[in-house]
Amino acid sequence: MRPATDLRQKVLDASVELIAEGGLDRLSLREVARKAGVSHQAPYHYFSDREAILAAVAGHGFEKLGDSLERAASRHAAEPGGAVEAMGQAYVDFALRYPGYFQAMFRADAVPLDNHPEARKREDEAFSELVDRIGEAFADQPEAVKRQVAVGCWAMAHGLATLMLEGSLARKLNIPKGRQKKIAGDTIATIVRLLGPSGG
Amino acid sequence: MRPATDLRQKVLDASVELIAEGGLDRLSLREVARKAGVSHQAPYHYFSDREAILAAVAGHGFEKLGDSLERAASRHAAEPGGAVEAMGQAYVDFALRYPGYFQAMFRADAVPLDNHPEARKREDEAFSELVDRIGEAFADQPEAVKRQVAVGCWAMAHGLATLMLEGSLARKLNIPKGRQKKIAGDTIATIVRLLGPSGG
DNA sequence: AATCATGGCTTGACACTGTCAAGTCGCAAT
DNA sequence: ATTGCGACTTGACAGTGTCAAGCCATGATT
Repeated sequence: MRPATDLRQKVLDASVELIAEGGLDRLSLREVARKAGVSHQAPYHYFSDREAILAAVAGHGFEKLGDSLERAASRHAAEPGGAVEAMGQAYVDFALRYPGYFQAMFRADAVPLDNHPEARKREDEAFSELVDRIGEAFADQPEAVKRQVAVGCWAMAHGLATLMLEGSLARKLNIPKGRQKKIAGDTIATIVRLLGPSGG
Repeated sequence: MRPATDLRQKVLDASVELIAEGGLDRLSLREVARKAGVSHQAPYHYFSDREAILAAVAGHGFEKLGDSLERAASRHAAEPGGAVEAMGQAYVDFALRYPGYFQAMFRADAVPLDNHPEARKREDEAFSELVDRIGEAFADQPEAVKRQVAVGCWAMAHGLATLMLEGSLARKLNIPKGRQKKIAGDTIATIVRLLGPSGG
């Protein structure tokens, strides 16, 4: 990459790493700068403030999530409910693999995306991918039910992801964190089956 | 309340209020102290550090949530799935009504409850109330399915709550925030019905 | 060739934060 | 009368995000 945008990328990478390590709150501009080997004000040349960095991270995260969902869905479009299940798994996988991104994406208090339309757009795309595809899998249901099922599945995936990251799920079920992913997968599979999807 | 614990309570109240207003990050010990009309170090007499305050808030929140769930469940224990639906609604209502508590309860990075066993215990009680009761409503299912449905419903409620607080749900569905609660209720009702509970 | 502008940083300062350390003051018990 | 203690206060420190200004190599303009 050109030296002009070199530091910009370094800042973003360092940010994701720091968030993943210690949570969003521990992300300090100055530590990012230190990690990148520049002065504490250097990041300001590329980002107007701390919030702008987080918004960029969030936007990038939503893009990754959207891609992930899309790949998962198209890989399992054949079996009924296959896409729904695969997307749910992908959602949870994403959260576990990229906790730094996930936090930046879903902490409206720390990162008000209203001020960052590009990131907001990526969010919209990702969620549309998810919700619309779920709707397709329940094509034989009335419109209202279709939408409610879509929202319900989305919420379940999101809930699983956050409860896993937080640790509540493993604690309540009394399982090691390593097994969380499998449990989440089984849960999604069972629920989707019970909901009785008719299409991909 | 006795003057001895007067300030303690004031600190907790002010904290909840400040979190609800500006998010967890905006909660500053010094502002809490200012709001309570004492010096910036006074809160330290009752709480060892910022984290301890948040843990106390979280603990109190889990207690309130647990009570809320219990009341909801016992009020609708008659119809099949009634308790599950009512608890889901109660979960979402709680998040919307007490966003300050909710954030303190579910931000493990900012409030590691591992260091605060009392709050942790309240969390456990609240979730047990929820998960066990859901299990009862699907008593005719095999044990594994029962647990998965319980986890799935819990996750759905939690996901709905967080997505609503974050604003994502209203945005995606293109509805005003005021209608979120109703939409969430309908979603829960539909999903529970489709899951086909056999008991309360 | 000399001047200027600009991009990409650095240095310095400010108010604010959480927290350690020490001090103050009123009151109850000895 | 003195001690001890609970309930605070005052002061200081390092760390933070951000405003303001300065530096300096490169390239364009005059």
